[in-house]
Amino acid sequence: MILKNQNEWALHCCSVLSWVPPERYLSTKALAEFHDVPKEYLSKALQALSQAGIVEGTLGPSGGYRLARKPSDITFLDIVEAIEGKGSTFACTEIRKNNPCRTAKHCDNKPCAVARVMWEADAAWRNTLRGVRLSDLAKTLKETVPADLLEKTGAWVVDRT
Amino acid sequence: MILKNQNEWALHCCSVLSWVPPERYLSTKALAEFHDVPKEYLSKALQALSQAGIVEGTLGPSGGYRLARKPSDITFLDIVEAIEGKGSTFACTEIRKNNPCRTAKHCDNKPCAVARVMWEADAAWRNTLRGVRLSDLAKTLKETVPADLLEKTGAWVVDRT
DNA sequence: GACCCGGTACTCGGATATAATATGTCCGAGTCTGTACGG
DNA sequence: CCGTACAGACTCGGACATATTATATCCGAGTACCGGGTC
Repeated sequence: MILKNQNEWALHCCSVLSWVPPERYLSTKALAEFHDVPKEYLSKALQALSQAGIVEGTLGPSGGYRLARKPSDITFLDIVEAIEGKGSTFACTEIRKNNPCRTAKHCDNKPCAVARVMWEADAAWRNTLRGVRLSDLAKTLKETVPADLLEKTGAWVVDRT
Repeated sequence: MILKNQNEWALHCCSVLSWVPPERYLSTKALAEFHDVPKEYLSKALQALSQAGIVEGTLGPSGGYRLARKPSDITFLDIVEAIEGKGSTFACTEIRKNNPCRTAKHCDNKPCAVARVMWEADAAWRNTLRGVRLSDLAKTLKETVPADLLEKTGAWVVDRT
């Protein structure tokens, strides 16, 4: 079990999109070139983000995507759930019901104890992701990435909006 | 991204195996019958548990599996990692290196900021699983499952060891 | 000169192939247990 | 009665199908820009 790499792409793309000036757009083509990933497939990830209301796109020349909300209003969980879906990572198939010792009168008033633990772990994972916003990521990058690289990258992006 | 259902099977099987008296074994066939899952495929999950040192098996008649350690020494994480592997659920492919603005002199002294967040979430998930032991599960079951069903199930298991 | 209009180039979005993985099945080699046979 | 050889049952490991998912690609529909024509 491993997350799709579209998650990585989507997260990095959102990070890049936070450089886009207001009222402008950055095309899928530019994002694909920047990350060196197939443009057509990356498009699917961006579509998912668009449907989730995280980014918004427009058509025609000078079209593309931009963030639909402020970076401080977008969490990692928003992005990951747009790609992976909101469903739990653990699917309980209720195999406890197959216990041959059970009779009809044994009803399940409580969810399966095993599933409860797995769901709790899932919730912990999501809570961590919910606690990090895109604005936090930008701050971290500012602290760890060389200033000249950040500046050049920003210029590169603005140049293509 | 969703966990394999072998996780569910393995967890439930370990729970059942905690009923097995010392020095006895419960066969894959019995476990498969109990949960109504394909014996051959369940066998793969049990093999994984065996390789991880969580259960131990023996050959021949009256062979099968039993827990290799005390239920209080087996965590949910042990079982899940036996099935899913110990690797992180997030694979960083370092797409930041493809940034066309980068030059050779830009070295990465720190791991990718995006990956760090994802790994932190992964760690939170694992920590939750590490915090629940098989003995805790048994206790929960004793509180939520009707006493007569527990008793009958225990007898069913002992009957087949 | 200003406005309108249509063609063109570019975009997104969904539909369609291919690769990888999870799921499920099957079989042979090795090993232990219990039984039958022979001493 | 005791020891030994054999048959059966079970595990283990690998090889082999199938279903589902992830990855990658393609094509059509729609829209904004640009140039030319008109008032």
